[in-house]
Amino acid sequence: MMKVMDAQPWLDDEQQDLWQALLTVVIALPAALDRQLQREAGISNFEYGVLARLSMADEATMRLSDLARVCDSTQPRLSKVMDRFEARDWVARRPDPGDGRYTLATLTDTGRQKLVESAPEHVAQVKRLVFDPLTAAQRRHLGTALTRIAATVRRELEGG
Amino acid sequence: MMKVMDAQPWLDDEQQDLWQALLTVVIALPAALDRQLQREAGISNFEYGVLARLSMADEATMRLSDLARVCDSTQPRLSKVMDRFEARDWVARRPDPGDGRYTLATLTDTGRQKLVESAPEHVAQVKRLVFDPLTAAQRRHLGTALTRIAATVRRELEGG
DNA sequence: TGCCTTCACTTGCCTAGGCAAGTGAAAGGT
DNA sequence: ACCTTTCACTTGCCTAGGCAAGTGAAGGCA
Repeated sequence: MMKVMDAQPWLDDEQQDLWQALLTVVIALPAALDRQLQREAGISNFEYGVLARLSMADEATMRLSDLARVCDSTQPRLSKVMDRFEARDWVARRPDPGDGRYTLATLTDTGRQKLVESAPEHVAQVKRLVFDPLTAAQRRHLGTALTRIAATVRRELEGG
Repeated sequence: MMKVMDAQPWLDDEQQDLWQALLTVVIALPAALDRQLQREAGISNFEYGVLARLSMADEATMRLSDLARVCDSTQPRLSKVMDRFEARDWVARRPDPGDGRYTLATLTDTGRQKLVESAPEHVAQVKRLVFDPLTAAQRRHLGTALTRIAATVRRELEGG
């Protein structure tokens, strides 16, 4: 199958299949989600996630560094997303009164409205692409495995 | 008039957890792989995949359109990757003698050498982040679920 | 044969995002 | 009190990649 890998077989065939499927999912799934959201709502999958996370927070407000962490974002990336959001009046930024180094971001009513109106199509897409193809047992197993991998990857990015 | 939430119910708690884990994996895993490969080999995870796929092909040669499909790439994206690879003499492009519309890409010896020398670290990283956290049974289940999702996403991107 | 359509691929234009350097606020040491 | 260090965040510079338009080859049909 894979010539280089045959010469130095670090991954067996079963691992190869899993790896290929995972590669397709990490490359093609965001692309599919981005396309749908861009077309319907003019935002990316990542931006949707930021809006969703903020909307879940108490008072719809979070420190940027916390938001970056839960969104698996670097700080510069989130900073620029916030620039765009602020320009559209979807979020407001203000210094944390308790510690001037932090910045608090709050979802505005306009921002929440944007999220609510783009949610149905997006959630439907997620269900169609991720949940519908699986049985209930497969979903459970998938959740277990992905949670473990996610934790490992998070440690990697924070530590490295 | 039906309410939005009735038409498109939100995800339940179990689905939320799965979805969050998948989001983290889809966003953070490529980032972690890119960082390692960029640092060690000066290429991206996607570029590594292209080299690997080409190396597996018969005569290390493929039509660009076929290569794009198996790499889950758009044609412009692959076209630009090939520009970079050709500039470094990792691949050679030539028109398909059987049909002048196609372009054949062949991995050069230099290109294969680049792949072989960057493979060990990369594979080790993949094992560490994806395989090591899982039991054998979990790997099997993960492979099954991801394969189903991957097929669905592929259909989505080709059809839509 | 000539023309129109349909491919496969490339190019141009624009935005997103990574990294490294810069700014400004707090904490620690003396 | 001062200076240094360590934060949280932003800015600048550069490259990757998406989309839409452009190029050139092959097939279809008169």
